[in-house]
Amino acid sequence: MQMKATVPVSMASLKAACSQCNLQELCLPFGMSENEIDRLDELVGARRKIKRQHHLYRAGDLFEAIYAIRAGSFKTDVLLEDGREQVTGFQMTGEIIGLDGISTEFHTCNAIALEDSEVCVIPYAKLEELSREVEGLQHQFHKVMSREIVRDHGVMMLLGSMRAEERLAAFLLNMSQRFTARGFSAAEFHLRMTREEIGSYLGLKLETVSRAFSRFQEDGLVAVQQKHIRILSIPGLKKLLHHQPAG
Amino acid sequence: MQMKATVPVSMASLKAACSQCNLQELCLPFGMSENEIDRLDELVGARRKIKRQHHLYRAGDLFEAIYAIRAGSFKTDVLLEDGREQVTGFQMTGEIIGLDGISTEFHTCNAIALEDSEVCVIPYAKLEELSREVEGLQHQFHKVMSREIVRDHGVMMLLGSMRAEERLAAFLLNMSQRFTARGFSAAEFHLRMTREEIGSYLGLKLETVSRAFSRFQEDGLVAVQQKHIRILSIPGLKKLLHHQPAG
DNA sequence: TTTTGTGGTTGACGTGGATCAACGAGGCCC
DNA sequence: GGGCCTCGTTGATCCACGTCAACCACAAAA
Repeated sequence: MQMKATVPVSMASLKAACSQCNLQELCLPFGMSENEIDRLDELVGARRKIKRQHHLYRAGDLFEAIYAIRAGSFKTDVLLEDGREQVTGFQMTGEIIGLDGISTEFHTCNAIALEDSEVCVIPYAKLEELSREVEGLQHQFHKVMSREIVRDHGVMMLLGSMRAEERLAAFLLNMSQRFTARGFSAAEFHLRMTREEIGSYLGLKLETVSRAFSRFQEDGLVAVQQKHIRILSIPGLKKLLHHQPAG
Repeated sequence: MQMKATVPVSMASLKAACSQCNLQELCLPFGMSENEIDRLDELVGARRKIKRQHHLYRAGDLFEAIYAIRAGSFKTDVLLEDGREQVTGFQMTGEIIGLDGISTEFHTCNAIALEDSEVCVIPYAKLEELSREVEGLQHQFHKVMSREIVRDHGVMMLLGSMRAEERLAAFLLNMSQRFTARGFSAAEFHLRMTREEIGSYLGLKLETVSRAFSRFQEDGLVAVQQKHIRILSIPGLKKLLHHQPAG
């Protein structure tokens, strides 16, 4: 671990994250363009296929490499002592996974494929060298580091004050944004995770997630058919985010 | 900012924080002994007095120094765009304040004195040099850095699932622990913050905090008289923490 | 074909905590 | 002293979400 904590973080991005305080800011997509992925792939050349429901890595594994997702998607979770599973994030095609161990030698989460997937393996030892060659990679790091900062007690608590529909709206907008980053339509996509996984991620029960989806549908904000989502009104969803408690 | 992210963090402490997931772990006290403070004071010599309700620093201020609290106590908060104030932490005599900007050049919180206080000013430029001389200081850093790691999405969400009484119990135990670290009785102390500030910190309303105190009193766990707290049963409070949702 | 299992939707109900409101105690200033 | 302000306590009410349960769609297996 030779990284310095000297990553320049703009005050603007920090303030945006701190004051807006919605999930969207907390799950900054750190996606790479197809070109960047290909360039990485070319430089490294080591690929790995992971079948649906199989682990890419486990909590406690030594932190030796990061992975650029070439195809498929993953979830990261922690297993709690009482047996519950807490989903900590979703990673999509074109994004980088494995950075959760950025400050320690060991992974702190399990990473599990949501569908058959393929990653490009970037050994940690090669990272610094690669950072110089691949401009995008350095950029990803900045984003991830700045995400670290946002993880503040205050933000935690504000999350707690978000209603179910606010959380789901933030989640959908975040997903939409991340699909867009990959050149897909922002309006229509397939979720690869179950309602239960979304719920675990958002701190809600699966029924609550389902109901929120139904309400969005009633209100004409999205068209939902199981995992297939079509967003009908982005402004409508955004409006939900700024719904302030009376205070 | 020359710090490296190479701070050695024990897997044990990480696991403890991740799996136990209670507020106590999230607000690790990073207190120093009186000797350590005195030693620092001697080495640096710059003191500053802050009157009650006055700022030690504000969000956006350049991050130039950290402060060892010689007397008094502080809260740190962020002001949200809608005018609400979110308390992000409390700092007591013997603890270090100013590290919230550890990864950036600017403070991200306001620091406000809860009572007339005095701090020992440690310019950031002197920090590295001092770290070599004052063993305790390095130790504080490790703790603070490891606290950073705990700020994980998963932990956030778990916090959201804690009941009001769990949160308050965690808070009281944490306070007790921090008082003990300073040589005071763990069982009896004065809180310097209002119910509203506690509530903001814990993500609860002041009435809920008050009611939780009352219930603790009824149940013989603590004796409460306004800000004066006497803890009658530490095991009783701890039992509340492990209260699991049915799941 | 039936059976079994997984994932999604919807309804009924209970409850924790937010909200609104009243009231009491102590500190401060005129 | 009386008025004002802040802080704490307590009661009544409301509502969002968790919980329990029924039911459906779909897929894989027998």
